[in-house]
Amino acid sequence: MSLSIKDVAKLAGVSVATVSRVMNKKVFVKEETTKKVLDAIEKTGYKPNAIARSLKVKNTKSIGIIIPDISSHFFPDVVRGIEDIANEYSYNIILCNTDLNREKEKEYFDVLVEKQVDGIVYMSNTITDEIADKMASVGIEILLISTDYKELSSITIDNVKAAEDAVKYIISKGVRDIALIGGEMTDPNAGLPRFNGYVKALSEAGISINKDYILEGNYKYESGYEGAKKLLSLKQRPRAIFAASDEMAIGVIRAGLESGYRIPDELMVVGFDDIDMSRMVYPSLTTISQPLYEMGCEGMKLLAKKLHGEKVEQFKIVLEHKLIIRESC
Amino acid sequence: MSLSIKDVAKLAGVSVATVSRVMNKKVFVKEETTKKVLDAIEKTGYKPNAIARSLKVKNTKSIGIIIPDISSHFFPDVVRGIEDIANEYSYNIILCNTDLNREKEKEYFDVLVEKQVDGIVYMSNTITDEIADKMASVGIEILLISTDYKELSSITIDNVKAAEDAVKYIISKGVRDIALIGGEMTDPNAGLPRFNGYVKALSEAGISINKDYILEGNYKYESGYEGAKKLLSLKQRPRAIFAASDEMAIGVIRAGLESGYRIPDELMVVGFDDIDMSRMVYPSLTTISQPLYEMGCEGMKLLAKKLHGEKVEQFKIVLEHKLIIRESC
DNA sequence: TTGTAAGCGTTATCAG
DNA sequence: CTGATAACGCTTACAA
Repeated sequence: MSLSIKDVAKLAGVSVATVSRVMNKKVFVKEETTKKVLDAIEKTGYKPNAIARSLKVKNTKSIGIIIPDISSHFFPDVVRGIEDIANEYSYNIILCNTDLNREKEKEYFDVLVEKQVDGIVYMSNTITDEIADKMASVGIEILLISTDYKELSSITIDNVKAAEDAVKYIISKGVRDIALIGGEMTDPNAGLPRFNGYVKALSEAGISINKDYILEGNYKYESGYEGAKKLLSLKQRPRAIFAASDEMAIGVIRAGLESGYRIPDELMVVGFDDIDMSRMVYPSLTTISQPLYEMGCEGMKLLAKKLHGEKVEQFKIVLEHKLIIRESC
Repeated sequence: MSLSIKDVAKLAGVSVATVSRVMNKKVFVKEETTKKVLDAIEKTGYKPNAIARSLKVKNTKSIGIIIPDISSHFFPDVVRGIEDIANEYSYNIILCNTDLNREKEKEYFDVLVEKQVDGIVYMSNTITDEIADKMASVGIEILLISTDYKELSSITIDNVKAAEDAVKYIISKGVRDIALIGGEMTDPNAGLPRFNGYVKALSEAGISINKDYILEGNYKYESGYEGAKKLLSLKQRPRAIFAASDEMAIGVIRAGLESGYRIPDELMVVGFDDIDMSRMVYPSLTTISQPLYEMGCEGMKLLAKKLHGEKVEQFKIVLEHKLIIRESC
């Protein structure tokens, strides 16, 4: 069936060492010999066995990606960014979906270690000490995206500032009754900081916080829809709603439209993420753009550098967010 | 650094063979010995090297997925389906994005072969004889999703029937001026059959084909939007538009709304795919549901079975589509 | 029930 | 410049 370096060596009339040498072109081989070998490879259609190679050289040119769920709107773009750069550096990616399940996470982590991946990109749960220890104990390079932990490399955005920017923009439109449909307060990566940014913007504008205007969602469409229904039925309804995710914001838009409000004239809505969908809905969504693709790229670049033993000055990178003004506010 | 089976053997006071045996539990090992070994593993935190194992047993428990682009709305769900089942069978997935680029496709294919994946799920370009030969020449199991080729295993839906169902539904609403924004006619997987289904439904209803009502798109939002603008400016505009993808249909909705048409009262629109977004837009999209997740699952199940040497009676599976009636028609 | 040893397909060291 | 050959870490006859 599949043939090995031996077969090529035999056909070319040289030793296996020589075949290996021409393939890896680190050592000089006489032109004539090279040609013989190349011919033999061509003729046989030989493909080197990367597994055997990995066993010897102790790297696999594979990196693992641990995410909650590739079907969530957030991840495909960043995975794509990772993959593009990984490909440039000749790495392949092994994709793992954890559903935020600690058990699955641990299992995948173990498998990745056993499969000897060169590095892991992690953007699942928030990191616990236990996980961190585990990561440290195996000698694998780790990169965090959208989360952070002590001395580990990470790519993030400034969520406080981003939320603040969003709310300040709304305020600049002359609106003061601004509600928030946030993430879970127990989520230190996005839920909490975005809430803080909201509070900060309001405070700085001298607007007092209205408890009734603050709801907790789970980033999903439905929770935005439900939240907005609730908000809109308040005696004193908000004139603008800031949602901590685009999906929720799109739920808000529907709730508003269903209730007969014109957007943005009677109800402004601002989202967060700038997922693909946000430019397609009608009215299109004003939102905070997280540079998803770029986060993947920068993350993988950083990882690749560390893998190649390059000194990296900055191993905690905070990328710029951007306010994208569309029709909804 | 990372320790090997030898270290465990030494600590447990047994041979490496014994350690291997307790780990793979295919051969019986005395309970007492087993315990010693397990203790040693526990104590050292030993993790077997899957690469070394693979080299010996000649399988990697990895399968490659070749797709155009994980950021396209179509793929995350099916990839998720594949991964879920793969995980059940203890496979990991290596994700490859080709952008429909033949060159990249070939490169990835080679790498996957070199990395000795046990199987490949392919849903990129349409298969050419050249690719098919390549696939056949290496001994790797191939599974096609959303495309088909001779004797290769495949998971598809009946695109002709699906498009026909969509258009018949529109007709059943009493509308006869139905336009199509289709895929490329050169795309035998989706573009052509959906066009055929459209024609078939019209013909069977005795409606004559109006050339002006047939446009070619590229499945993307923009091409739906542009197409609809064109259609809507016809002297005799269509009363319904069937788009061969949800993204295009969502573009159609915006174009319609922008032009002041009420949907569905003045303009009906039906999409294709039932991507996540289609239930979130307003008005929500009536569409043909492709069982994306299920396609991934069924595909991976089929692949796993073949990999395990099980006889599979059916290696060309056609999954059921479904008309999902929402607000747009 | 367990140990010895021969590979799996490469790379890398060491001679020549 | 090239050929032998010893690893890499594991599994699996074959013996014991």
